[in-house]
This record gives sequence, structure tokens and C-alpha cells, in this order.
Amino acid sequence: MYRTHTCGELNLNNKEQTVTIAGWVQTVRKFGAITFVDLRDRYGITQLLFGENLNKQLDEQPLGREFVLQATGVVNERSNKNKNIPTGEIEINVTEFKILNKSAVPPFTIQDETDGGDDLRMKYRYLDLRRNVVKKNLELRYAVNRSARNYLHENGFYDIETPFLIKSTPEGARDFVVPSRMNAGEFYALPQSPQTFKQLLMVSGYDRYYQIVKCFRDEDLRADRQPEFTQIDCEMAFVEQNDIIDMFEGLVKRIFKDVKGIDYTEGVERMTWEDAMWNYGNDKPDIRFDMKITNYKKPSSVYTNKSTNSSLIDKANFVVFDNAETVLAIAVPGCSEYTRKQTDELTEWVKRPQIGMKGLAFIKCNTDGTYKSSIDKFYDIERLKAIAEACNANPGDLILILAGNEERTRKAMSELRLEMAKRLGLRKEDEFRLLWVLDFPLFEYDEESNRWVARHH
RNA sequence: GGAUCGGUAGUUCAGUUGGUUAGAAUGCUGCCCUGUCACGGCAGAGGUCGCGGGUUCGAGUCCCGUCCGGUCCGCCA
Repeated sequence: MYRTHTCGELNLNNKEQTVTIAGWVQTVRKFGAITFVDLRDRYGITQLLFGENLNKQLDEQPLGREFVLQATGVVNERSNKNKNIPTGEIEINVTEFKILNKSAVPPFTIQDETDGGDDLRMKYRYLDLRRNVVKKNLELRYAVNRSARNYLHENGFYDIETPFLIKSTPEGARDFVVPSRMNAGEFYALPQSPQTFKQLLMVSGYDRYYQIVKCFRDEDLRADRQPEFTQIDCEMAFVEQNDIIDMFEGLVKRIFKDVKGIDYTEGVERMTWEDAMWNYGNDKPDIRFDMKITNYKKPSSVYTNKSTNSSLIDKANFVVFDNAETVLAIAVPGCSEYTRKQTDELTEWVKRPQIGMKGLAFIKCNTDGTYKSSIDKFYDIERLKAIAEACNANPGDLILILAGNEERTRKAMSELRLEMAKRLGLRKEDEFRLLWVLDFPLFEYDEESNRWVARHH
């Protein structure tokens, strides 16, 4: 028998048993007459003890990191227990061992906190995959996948495969192309998504379809964006928007329950795309904290249901605000005591190329009720007060104001809001909120012509 | 396509105003050690400072070019 147990399952219940395990050498700790070896496989780590007899054999056949080893021995209770691992109460007193394969010295350490950089770890991916943190990621992905499939199956969805070598069906991104042998000079495209196929399925009456499927888009990368990615692709027929939202809210809650054991019982907040962009400058806003954005200028035509009181900043001969398409502010709680150095540092922060603003205005709402600002030259105390009230600032708050092109300024203010929240410790990694951001409807029903028409955006 | 940051020991990084023999940690090698689990102690090896050119008495350091990598913009739903 190759092995009787894995490296993750032995404990005091197996005491006195003779076992055989196989795995990779994690570490070797030599103490003169005895040697400890941590043996690792997918399931865990088990400590091997090489006593006096075998130690001599180890001198002739030295072990190194990542050697593949098969060992037989008796499960012993340890005299010094390690409470950090499940197998920490036992060790195997080795009677016989065989080096199944030697290993060159790995170019980086196989540990949670590895010393290897990204490039090196990708080059030696087979070593990187041995690391526990990488394994955990693959396990998580599999758990999410399994949970989603179970939920969708239970709700009547069919998993139907669709072709990869297809005729181009442009969706906006560039197609990846594959040369055709049969038709020289012609090419297949790889799907940017299964969009046309699932629509075909709907027409054919398969009214609930899903697929966990690769999509291909030949565009430049970002840190969180790859040309090849997987999505949970779904389509439903004979439904309204709320049916879809309810179904996939259920999916997300089920995944949290199955994967993390979290019961997300509260309702999921719904927000229109317009509100998300207007109040947070972001189509996926962090709503774990408030700090909403206040708009001081008339919105562009994108925001059909928004209006503002631009008289608050008008007619002050302040060209920066006068010439700006958009003027936005947030009230940062408790930061009115910021020093000149700190506000200068924030100004430099928004001027970085990634943010791209030309400058930053601020109003300190002092706790004694007075105001001190970088725009005192243009606005008297009454006007500062009015501007501050418009963004619901409290005494002790620091109001930060950005002005410029609408799209860029909104995006910059979103980044600034997140940055300030981070500095104040408001972005708590272990807390989460689910939120639906409802896209601008692409079609609307036209009563006159009695048909659906595309909305202009 | 554009902007910007980086490339120094196996690895992750430091390296001052341009100045003696380029350092640290970790890994690796050898010796010591019977209870470690990030073992410990002692000793040692290990470098074309990405590449090419220039300035200079002298370049890891300054300048130009080039290659590679990261991040962002463009692009991408």
C-alpha cells in the first residue's frame, strides 16, 4: 500500500498504530541524535521523528526542502505538543523511509508569507500552488462554484454549454481570434460572453439557463482585470426586473451561507445607478460609512432627476469654481484640526496622476462654530456657513472640495472619499454590506408606438 | 498608444552629495546540539549592480538609448 493515511488526519485516536504516509518535506530540524521532519501534503502537515538508528541513514541520504518522501512508523503521543495544527499532539516514530524524489533547492520558500515575488512564483507555479494560501484560494473558488450550481439547479436552471470557436459577435471589446485550418485566411472568434447563445436558448424556450463559463476579451490588463476570466452567466425568460433581483439576491445569500456560514438576513439595499454616481461618484459604492458627496453645480443631462442650488457658490469671482463643470464636496468627520502640512499632503494626493485633479479646496468647520478655509478670499463667513450646511457638516468636520470636469471630478471625489474613510478606519475589512446598483434601463416601453425602444444615454 | 515607478547576492530589499573591499535579512553549505515545530549556536560560500553608450581622475549612484516588470490613463460592462 502506498500510504495508509494523509498528512492531515492522524491524531491521538491513532496512537500505537503503524502507518505509512507520503508527502513533501516542509522542514528538517536536526538535533544531534534525533531529527524532526515536517511532511506536507494537500491535507496537512505531520511531524516525523527519526531516532538514533535512522539518523545514521539520514547522513547517507540527506533530506532537503521539497523532497518527496514515503515514511512508515508508529504513531506516538508527543512529549511537547503543538496546539497550532490538528496533528500537533502526535508524531510518527519512523522505522522505514524512502526518498521517492529529490528536489533542487526551491527558488522561494513554500510558506504563507513567501519571500518570492509575483514573477518568480508564476514561473514556478507548481511550487506556488503548494503554498497553503494559494490552496485556500482554489478551495474557496470551488466552494463558491459548488454552492452556485446547487442553488441554480434547485431553482430550475439548466447548465448548458455553448461553443467557444464562433463567428464574431461584437460586444464592444476586441475579439480574440483563432486561425482556421479548413478555411485558410479566415478566423474564429472566441466569445466575449455567451450572450447570443443564451438569447437563442431563451427563444427556444429554455427559460432558465446558467453556465459558469470562460469569457475572452482582447483588451489591456489591469491589476484586477484579465483578458480571460470566468463568470456566472445566467438568463431568465418570462420575468420582470424584480424576479431577477430576487433570484440572484438569493444566489448571493446562499453562497455566503454555504461558503462562510453567514446568514445575511437583512434586506439588500437597492440603489439606482444615478443615485450611486450622484451620492458616491462610484457605481459600486462603499456604503459601510456615510460621507455622501454634495453637488454644487447643475448636473449634466445624464442625471435626469437631480437638481442643485448653484447660488451657494455662484458670483464670488472664483474662476476655479465658475469655470468648473462640476463642484463636489464631502464633510470628513472630526478632521477640522488638520494642520497645514496635512491639508498640503491631501492636495498633493489629489494631484497625483492617478487622481488627476489640479487642486483641493477645504473648509475647516471649527468646534467653536467658526470657519477657516482655503477660499476665504472669495467667500465670507455667511457663505461658507451655507456651503457647509448644504453638505451636512458638523462642527469639527473638514470639508473637502474638488472642482473640474464632471466625469473626472466625480471619480476623483469617490477615490478621495474612500481614502479619507481608510485613514479614519471606517473601511472595516471584516464587515460587508450587500447592495444592488440598478443599471440605467436600456429600453423603455413606448405607449404610442406600442413597442420597446432603446433609451438614449 | 500615453504617463509614471522600479530592475543590486538564490530570494526580498537597503545603498547618504559621485569616492576605500557594494551591505542586511532570509535561503544555501559545513561543524556542534536528544524535544524542536519561524529550533538554537559557530563558521563559510554566494554579485557582469538588467543591457549598451556617454560625462568624470573616479559611476550601483548623473545623462542618453534600449529591454523587462508593476501601477494608472486610453481601452474594457
